[in-house]
Amino acid sequence: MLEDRRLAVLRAIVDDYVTTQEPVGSKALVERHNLGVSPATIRNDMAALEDEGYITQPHTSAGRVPTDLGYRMFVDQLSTVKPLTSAERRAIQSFLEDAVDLDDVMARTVRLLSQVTREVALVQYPTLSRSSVRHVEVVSLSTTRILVVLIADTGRVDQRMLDTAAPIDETVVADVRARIALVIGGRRFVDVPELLVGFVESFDIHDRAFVTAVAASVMELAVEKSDQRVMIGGTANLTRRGDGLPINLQSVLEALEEQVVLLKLLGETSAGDSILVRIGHENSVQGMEATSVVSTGYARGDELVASLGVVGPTHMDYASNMASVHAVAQYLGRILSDQ
Amino acid sequence: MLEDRRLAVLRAIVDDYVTTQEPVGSKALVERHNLGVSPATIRNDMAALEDEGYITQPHTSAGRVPTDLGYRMFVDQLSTVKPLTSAERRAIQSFLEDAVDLDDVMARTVRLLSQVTREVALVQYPTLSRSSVRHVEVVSLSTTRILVVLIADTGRVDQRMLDTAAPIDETVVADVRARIALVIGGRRFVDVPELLVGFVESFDIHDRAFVTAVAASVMELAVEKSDQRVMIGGTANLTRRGDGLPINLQSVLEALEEQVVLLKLLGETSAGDSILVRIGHENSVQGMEATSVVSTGYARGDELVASLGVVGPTHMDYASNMASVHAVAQYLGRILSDQ
DNA sequence: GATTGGCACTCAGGATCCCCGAGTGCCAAT
DNA sequence: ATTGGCACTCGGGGATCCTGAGTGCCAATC
Repeated sequence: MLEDRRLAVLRAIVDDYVTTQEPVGSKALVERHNLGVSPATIRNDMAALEDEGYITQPHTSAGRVPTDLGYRMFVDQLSTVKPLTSAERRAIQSFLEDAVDLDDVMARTVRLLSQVTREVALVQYPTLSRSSVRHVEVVSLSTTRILVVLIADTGRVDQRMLDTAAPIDETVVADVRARIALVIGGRRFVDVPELLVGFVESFDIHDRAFVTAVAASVMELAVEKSDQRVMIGGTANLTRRGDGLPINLQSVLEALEEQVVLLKLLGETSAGDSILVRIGHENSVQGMEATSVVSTGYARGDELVASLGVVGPTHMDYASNMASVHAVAQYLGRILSDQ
Repeated sequence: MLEDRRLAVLRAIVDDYVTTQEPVGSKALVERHNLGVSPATIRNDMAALEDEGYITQPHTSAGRVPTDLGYRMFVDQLSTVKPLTSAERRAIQSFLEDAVDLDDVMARTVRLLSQVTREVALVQYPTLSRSSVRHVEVVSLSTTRILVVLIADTGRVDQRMLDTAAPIDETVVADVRARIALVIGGRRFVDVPELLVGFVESFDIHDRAFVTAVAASVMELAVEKSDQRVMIGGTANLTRRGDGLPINLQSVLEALEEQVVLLKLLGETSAGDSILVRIGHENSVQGMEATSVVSTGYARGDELVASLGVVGPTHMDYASNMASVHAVAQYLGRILSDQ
């Protein structure tokens, strides 16, 4: 009972602070939320909450502000993901449906997510590892420059250029193309390295240098590059907040330019319906101590293929951002899977 | 003679303002640059320059600040593009050389350009129109989902997904693939639409709906999408300036998220060695009245394929940015062409 | 005619000061 | 446990002042 009210107070503080962005005091709290007790009582609770580290005051004679720990508690209490309205659902669906290729799907998703949440949106490209090789192509751009293209059954296309020391004959290229297609066509990406064992040796000794290079490229495409790409959008939303906020714009923008950092932010693709929330210091990325990340995995069919999420200040609206991220992930999965 | 000094004064004002970001007064001018005259004389010149619209004062009792027109004059006077040091050249070359595919080349170029200039960098993907079809691929991802992939001899790869109403037989797909490759393989992109005339009719009536869709996709890839992509980087540089500057970060970031705007900013690929500079209002993009763009075209072999450039505040260092843009364009061209 | 020293004038921005009011902690009463 | 009362704190906004950089103009000089 007493504990219950404490939680209610914390929730109220987070609510108010998220909307007003200003430290919230005891009096304002009882006015805006009908807590049924007097400000003095609230003050006692607040003192307790502060002792426990959930809230803090910027200075004496100011209201309280949630700490990272406070947000964490708040988020953990958030059980029910509030569903979107049917209008929103329809908007999402129709917006994503018009995409013409995978790049377009990703671009639209990023845009959608950033517009809906008004935060910075991140969408990771579908991982190759769980999907299989739909097609592999080896073409020469010039006599010494070869392009290797891998097409996944997700519609993802990856390529890699390689320059050879000596000019390569077109017939050799055709030969390699045909034989490599035979070996890895239709196979799963994870199996590619294994399948290529002994592949090089099956060629004439003169061509081995070239074939080795091609095989290496294919392997890199299949393994290394497999989930390196993250699309980002809505960075302008970082400036939206009413000015004097703790976010260091420069450092955040810098961090967001690094693919590695983005991947780190999205974290491991979380399983099932669960939505990952990392608050402030919880994501240990340099320069992003004042930002939170809300992310989740999305599936193609019934296997998770990658993550997506949003990045914003710790005082974001967790409830609706979580709902939006969840919904977009679902619809993206549906778009990728259907037909 | 008198005119000469006026120009010198304007140049000096721009120089000082670019470095200090503060209105520059007559006294400071004679001290920092050896103009050989007294502050009073400079004041007369400044008054004249103000009459002519080249400079302005933020308020009485403040120094002068260049107007867009002033920058324009300054840039037009800038005849010699100062060459990079050999160390810089080597750095650029080796940095770009390690790229593994076209995406990587673009990404590295953007990163390089933004780091060198410390501005926001834009790099447009090589236009397809002037290059030719190296390879065309039609593969089915599922029975009703087809992927069309076009590979250009620049190494650029574009794809497009299409969903068909009815399931398509694999043999039909193979047939279309073979025949379309025959028709447009090795041909120039600009000629593709013409080459495809009558293509659909050569197929069995049952398959025409599908073939039409494929042909349409190919045409879109060859024509519409041809130069739609621009890579951007270094947005964090926008925040670098010493705080209270006239740039509206939000609107600039918003504008930079629109591909269309980016293309507009880069403008027509300018011919030859010329470097395009658009100052402030000269680029008529909403929200970017306080930014300038320095851009130029880059070539593959001897034909221009696209543009690249930087975006920054009007008080940027035009001289060195122009030099950097020029140099990077040259090296990018070289990387794309050689071998 | 161009240049220059002199001089009065302007005014943004920093420093200082003051005060208000939101907010707190504590205590005694209920 | 809750509440009303009360003294205390202190950030931030407003008003005021002042300084110094910078200007325009003019008369003197080259």
